[in-house]
Parts: sequence; structure tokens; C-alpha cells
Amino acid sequence: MSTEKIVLIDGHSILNRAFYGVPPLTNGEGVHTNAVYGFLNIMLKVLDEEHPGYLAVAFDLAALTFRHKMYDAYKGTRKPMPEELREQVPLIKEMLTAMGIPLMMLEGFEADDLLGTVSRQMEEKGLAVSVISGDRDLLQLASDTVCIRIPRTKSTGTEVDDFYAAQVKETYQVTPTEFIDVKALMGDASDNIPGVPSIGEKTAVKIIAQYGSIENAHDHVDEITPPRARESLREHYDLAVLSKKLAMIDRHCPFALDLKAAKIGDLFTPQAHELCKRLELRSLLGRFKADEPAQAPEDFRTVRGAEAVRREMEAFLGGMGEDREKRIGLAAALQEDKLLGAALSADPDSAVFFSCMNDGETSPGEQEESAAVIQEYLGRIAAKAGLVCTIGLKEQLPRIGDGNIPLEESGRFFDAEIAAYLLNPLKNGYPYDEIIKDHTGKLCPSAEELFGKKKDAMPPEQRAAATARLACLQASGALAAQEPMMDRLRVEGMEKLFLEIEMPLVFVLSGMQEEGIYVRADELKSYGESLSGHIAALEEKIYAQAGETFNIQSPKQLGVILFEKMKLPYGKKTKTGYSTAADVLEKLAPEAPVVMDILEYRQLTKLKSTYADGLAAYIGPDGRIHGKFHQTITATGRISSADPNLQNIPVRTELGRELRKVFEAREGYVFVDADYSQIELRVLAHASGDEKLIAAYRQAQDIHAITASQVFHVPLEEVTPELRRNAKAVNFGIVYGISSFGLSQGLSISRKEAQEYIEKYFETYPGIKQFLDGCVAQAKASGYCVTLFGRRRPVPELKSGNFMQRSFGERVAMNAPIQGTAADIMKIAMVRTARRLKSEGLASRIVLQVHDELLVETKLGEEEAVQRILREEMTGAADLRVPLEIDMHAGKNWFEAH
DNA sequence: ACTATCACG
DNA sequence: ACGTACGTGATAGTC
Repeated sequence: MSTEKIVLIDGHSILNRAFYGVPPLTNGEGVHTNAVYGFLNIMLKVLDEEHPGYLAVAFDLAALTFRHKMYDAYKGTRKPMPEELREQVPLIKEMLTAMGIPLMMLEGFEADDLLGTVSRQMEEKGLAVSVISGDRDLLQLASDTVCIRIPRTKSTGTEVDDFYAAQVKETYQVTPTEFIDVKALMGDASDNIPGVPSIGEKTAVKIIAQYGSIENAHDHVDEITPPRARESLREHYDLAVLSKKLAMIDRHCPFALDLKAAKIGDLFTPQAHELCKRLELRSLLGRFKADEPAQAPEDFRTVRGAEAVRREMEAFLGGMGEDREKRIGLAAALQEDKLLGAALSADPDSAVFFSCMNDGETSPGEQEESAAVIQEYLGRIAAKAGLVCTIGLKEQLPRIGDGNIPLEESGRFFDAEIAAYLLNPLKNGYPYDEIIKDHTGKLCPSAEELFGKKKDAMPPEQRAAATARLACLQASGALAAQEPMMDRLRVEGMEKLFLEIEMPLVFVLSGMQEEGIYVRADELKSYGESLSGHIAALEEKIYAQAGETFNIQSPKQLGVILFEKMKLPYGKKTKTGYSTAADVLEKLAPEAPVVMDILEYRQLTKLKSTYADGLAAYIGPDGRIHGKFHQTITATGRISSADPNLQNIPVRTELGRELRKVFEAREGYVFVDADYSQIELRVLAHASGDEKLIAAYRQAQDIHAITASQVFHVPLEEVTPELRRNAKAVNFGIVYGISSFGLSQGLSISRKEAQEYIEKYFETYPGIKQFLDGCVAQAKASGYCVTLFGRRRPVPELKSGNFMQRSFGERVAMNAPIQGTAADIMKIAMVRTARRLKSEGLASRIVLQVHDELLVETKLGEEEAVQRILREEMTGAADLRVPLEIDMHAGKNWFEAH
């Protein structure tokens, strides 16, 4: 039997390594977990490699240890730890404790000293020792039995460099003990070790390799070369001695490790399991023994061939019986728009996959036939079921039956993705396996695990099998998750929001995506071509003024030209260099005319690449763009638009606005465009109950002018454009979560002036201040803020010890209820408008939503009906203490209609 | 993959 | 003292 082994970990050092080596991760509550995750990975990797008998982790206990005090006296303190890392220190300690691993800490000593002391003690007991640290200072502890192991993060994973005494000598030409003196001579800024001036690593190694120690070198100081180093050592010998004290690890501190406690048992305890689940360290969960139905049971089978599909579909339909309450899981497997197959599940432990894909067994003709059969039966089954449970219904809806399931049927559908989003809108995505794990506790393989990294390289048979299994897992998982998720929605007051707003909206958005919007490809092309001409001319003009050619689109090169070559004063810096953002360049315009050309160049290239060329690439064979409307992206409840983004089509500049002419209603149709007038401020007026603001809205056309008049105590007729502009900016600021700094930026005024504006505003509308303070207080107390319709947004930043983050949390807590309520109202209006268009038998359809604006492609002859519906449903979507007003126009294209 | 910039509400 | 307005998505450049 080989020697027993103990692993000692330098806690802070490895946590630090992990923090910077692992991309940011948070759990659903916004708690950062990347360092904890990385730490555990490194630790488990080492344990798997070494199989030691013992394990302990050292931490610095207090900020001011003995050696800290010494260098604090010498100069300053260490850089503070980032907040995202600091908050993970207690977490890793909690995790280690849960795993039964002892923490070594001693008041007044650094982790280094404990590691030095314990490694010496263990070595003396005859144990082999591994010290895991990211810090090369510990190399002084290396011997023939003490190995210092330093993890390196490489692209392929983590690798560990091992240093016994021999490797230290080999790498640094000195013994571990001599390493202390090398370090003392050369100094270490990050450790606040001063070192001796003029002596760097090379010289330090040379001197110590020759004389063995600083003291001996000093005794022979006359012989030292080069002369600069000689004189410096002579003059700064005291500094060298101090540095050595700082660099030398104390191997005799009053600490003894209880070896029994350090004996490694089962690390994967129930407590550690709980913590892993709380932190959502999913890849670690697999290491725990199942204490629950860890892996979802899989009673799955696949049916292929049109004949078999028809037969088995009939059987499934029959199996549903006459139970009008029957709940089923459904998952249509899609590639782009094409149906690959569908899984149906009648109970949470089983599912059947109906295949119509290339699985190496089915002919193309049969695939097509099966697809039609599957789609038809999906419609019939969905129509018969009491409840259809899905994950990601919006994309599947067009493939269920004829794709025309009426909005009224939405009550019989449950989409777990939407539910998961409402329960926590902060997540980056809602992969099916996470939804199922979070709400049923069952573990499923992720889509990536099923398909591997390179899905396209998979052989058809394997790929078909993975597709079938995924669909079955989704169908059965959606069914299993439905009840617990509905329970949670109910408990959290979001049942109505889910059933009456979000689920119906799935149908509306699906319809909008299918409908698309017609775009004049020919006109878009000529628009782009005319831009190209102007861009080329501007480019020449800019090069001439700069005196050289360069890449104008490169902020880096542009910065060099403007701020180094032309010596213009730079306004602000980004973390990579000079800022060349538009607001900075605008301030330079009087001094250097070239920046105007640059700004224009930027505008034109943006229009060309993002819009002219970008949109053209999305025009489909039907001449229409079918963008996507995402319902589970934003933190506040808004919808987002992508592929392409149709919610940021230019409007603010003349040239950009021109582009809207290419969005045209189809033959025989016109657009009717309706947008809410200041919906967010109206929501604020209602929610705050501020009588003065409410009164202002009841009387008013121009709310910004009235605000100016009331805040600045000027008669309404005497409100100047500038005063109105200021009031408008303050109104914006209020909605964004006011701060004097933000307002000063928005208005280009001093922070003090901005602060005065804010104070005046709050004096004028005391109810607003009360409301906003209340939002923050409520969010601080409960951890989330709420809209008028019960939508929640967690605000974990409010708990942060970091000023910046906490201030952000406060602004979020003020903004989210306002933006979110406005989003709720628009969603209600959309659902009601879509319902009316159908119920009144109109051919007109909603095609776009831009947060406070709806665009309806309206059949000629239906204009009046559509305008009436839009007005009624948009203004009537919520009953507020102020009227909801809209502006509405009709036109052949979006430019004219807006 | 990340950063800077800019389009919209 | 800290150093930002809230919410999105697309593009080009850089590493």
C-alpha cells in the first residue's frame, strides 16, 4: 500500500481562479455561482486524480492578518474583491461544510501560513501532501513529499502543473527555500511585496542561485554584478529584509489539523445536494445518489409509416375515452417549419412518438404522407383533450391540425415555457430539461446531451432516435409539470395573468408570425443602392480630412485618428480605449467638421447593413418577412422581436423613416396603425394616484408642457420649447427610475441642476415620490416588484452590498412596475383586438407590435371596423384613473400610416 | 465570444 | 466615494 495522502486547498486562491476562469453564472435568484462551480470542478478533478485519504481547505479569516498589517503599514491595501466574487465566499464555505470538509481558519493568519504549517505537520507524520493553489508564492513549501499543484485554465479544460522541489529547481533554478529570497528581491506588486529597486526576476534568480540567500548575498555585496543591482541592494538592504519577512510563509503557526475530521467520507451528502439544487449547479447534481426519481422513467416508443401512424393515432384518440378533462402532453418536433414528428403522452411516465422524418427506414413519399396524417390527428386530439400541455407552443401551433385553432381554445392549452417565464422572467432561456427539473424534480438529458455538439454530423438513424426521445421527454415532461406549475402561478397571484393574457397571446403571436409582413424587395434594393453611393462619397471625404485611409467602422482606429493624430479632446473612455459614441462626437463637431461626416457615415452604414441588406435577407418566397415575436425574453413582460427585429425599424430621422415605405400592405389592403399616447406616464399617474398628475391628464393634450408649467411655476402659455424639453426629460427619467446623474446626462446639465429639477418635480407631484419609494420598499422587502396585473420581476440586485448594483436595483424597482403594466395593457389589447377581428368575421390581421403600437393589415372596406375595434380595445384594455388615448392613422405603407 | 455602437419603445 | 438613466436586437470589429 502506497503512502497515505492529504490534499490541502488554498481556498481564496482557487475560488479566485475559478471566478475569473468560468464565465458568469447565476441561479434563478440572480446569485452568482461561477466561482463556486469552478472551485468544485477543480476540487473534484483533483480528488478523482489522486484519491487522497484526507482533505482540508484553508481560508484567510480576517481582512487584517499579521502579514497584511505589515504591508498595510508599508503601503495601501489589496485591491477589493469584486462583489460577484465576495458573495460566493460564504457559499463555498457552506458547500464544503455540507460536504464534511474541514475549513482551516485562524484569526491573525493567512491561508498561506496555515497551508505552510499543516503541510509541514503532515509531512512530519509521513503523509504525502498536495497543496492546490493558484498562487506561486506557495512554491516555497515544495519538497520531495509536498507537491504544489497549480491549475491552469486552458481552452480544453483545466490542467494542473505539479511542483515538487525538483520541478521548482528545474523551473526557477533555485530551491524552494531560496525561492523566498528570489521573491523578496524582485518584489511582487500584487502581493504588495516591495522588493529591491532595479532588481527584476533575472537578476534575483542569478543572485540567489549564486549566494543562496539575501543575507549571504549582502555579506558578499561587493562581488555582485551588475553594478546597478549591487548599489541598490547595498542601499535598500532593509527593504530586502522586510520583503523577505513578507514573502516568507509562517510554517509554525499555532494550528493543528484534526486528521479525523479531514478524512474524506461521502462528499455528496443530502445537505450538499440541497445546496447544489439551490445554486442550480446542474452538472454536479448527477454526482449525487438518487434520493428521488432522479432520472425520468422512459416508457417511450416510436411509430413510423403512414399506415401505422394512422392506426396508432386512432388508438391514442380512443384511449382518451370520453373524459372531457383528459390532460395530454404534446410535442411537435420541428426543423425550421417542417414537421419531423410528434410525441403524445397520456401519462407523465410514457409517450409515443409518431415519426415522419428521414430515419433511414422511411421513404420521402411516406414521410410526407405521414406528416399530413400526424398533423391532422394532432388537431383532432388537441380538440378532444381537456388540456394540452406543451413546452414552446407558439412554434408548434401552426402544425396542430390546420393551424387555425381559434383563440377561444387557448384555455385548453398549457405552455410550460410561458409558465416558467412568469415564475422567473430573469432567466436567459427556458430549456425543457430545466423547466422539468425545476418543477418536477425529474432529471432529463438536455437537448445538447441528446444530440451532441455537432448535430448536423449525426447519422440519420441516431438523429431520428434522439429527436423521438426528446419529443417524448418534452410531451411527458410538460404533462408532469403542469400541475405544480399552475399551483405556483396560483400561489404567486399570476394565474389570471397566465390564463387570460399570456396563453391567449401565444395564439396571437403565432398568428402574427405566420402572417408576416409584405416588404417591397425592389424598393428596398434601390434604397440600399442609393445609400451605397452616399457612403462611398463620404468615405472619400473622411479620408481626405484625416489625411489617410483607415477603417472608419473600427472604434479603435477611429479613436487613434481623432484623439491621437488630430489631438481632439477625448470626452470619455471605454474599457478598451477612447469612446467614439455619437454623444461624444457631437460635442467635437464645432472643432472638427470631420466628425459630422463620420456621424453621417455611421448613420448610412447602419441603414445599409442592418436594414437595407439585413431585411432583404429575410424576405421569404411569399414576398413577406416572417419575423419572430418572443414572449419569454424580457425582464419586464414586454414582447421582443428578432430574426429580424421589426421593433427597431428607423423612424427618428428623415432618411431612416423613408425605409418604412417599403413595408406595404398587400394588394387590396391598407395599414391601420394605432399607438398609445404616453402609456407609461399614464400608468404612473394611475398607479401613484397622484391627484395633480391625474388632473393634468384629464384636462390635457400636452402633458410635457403642463408638467413644465406646474414644475417651473410658469403659466402654460409661457412654457418655452426648452422648458418643455426639460420637463419631458424629467418625465422620462421618472419612468426609468430617476437619478440626478442620469437626468444630467439626458439633458446635458450639471448634476446639481438635475437634482433641483427632481426635487421640484417631487414637490409638485408628491404622490409620485411616495409611489416610487413604495416600489423600492416593496421590492426590498419581498425581493420582487409587481405590475397592476400581477406580473412579477425579481430584483436580486437590491440585496447587493455593492452600491452600483443596489442603485441599479432601485431604478429597476421603480421602472419595472410601470413598463411592465404598460406591457400588460398592450397584451390585453392585442388579445382583445385579435378576438374581435375574428369574431366580426374580418379578414384584417395584426401584423406588428412595437411596444405601444399596433399595425393592422386591413382589408379595403374594413377600415372603419378595424379603427373602431382598435380604438375600443386599446383604450378599453384597462380601466385607469386617467384615460388611455391612442393616435391612429391609415395608409398604404407603414410610413404613411404612422 | 466579447465589445462598442446604434436602431427602436 | 461609488459612476448609470429602463427595456430590447443586429452588426462589425477585435481577440
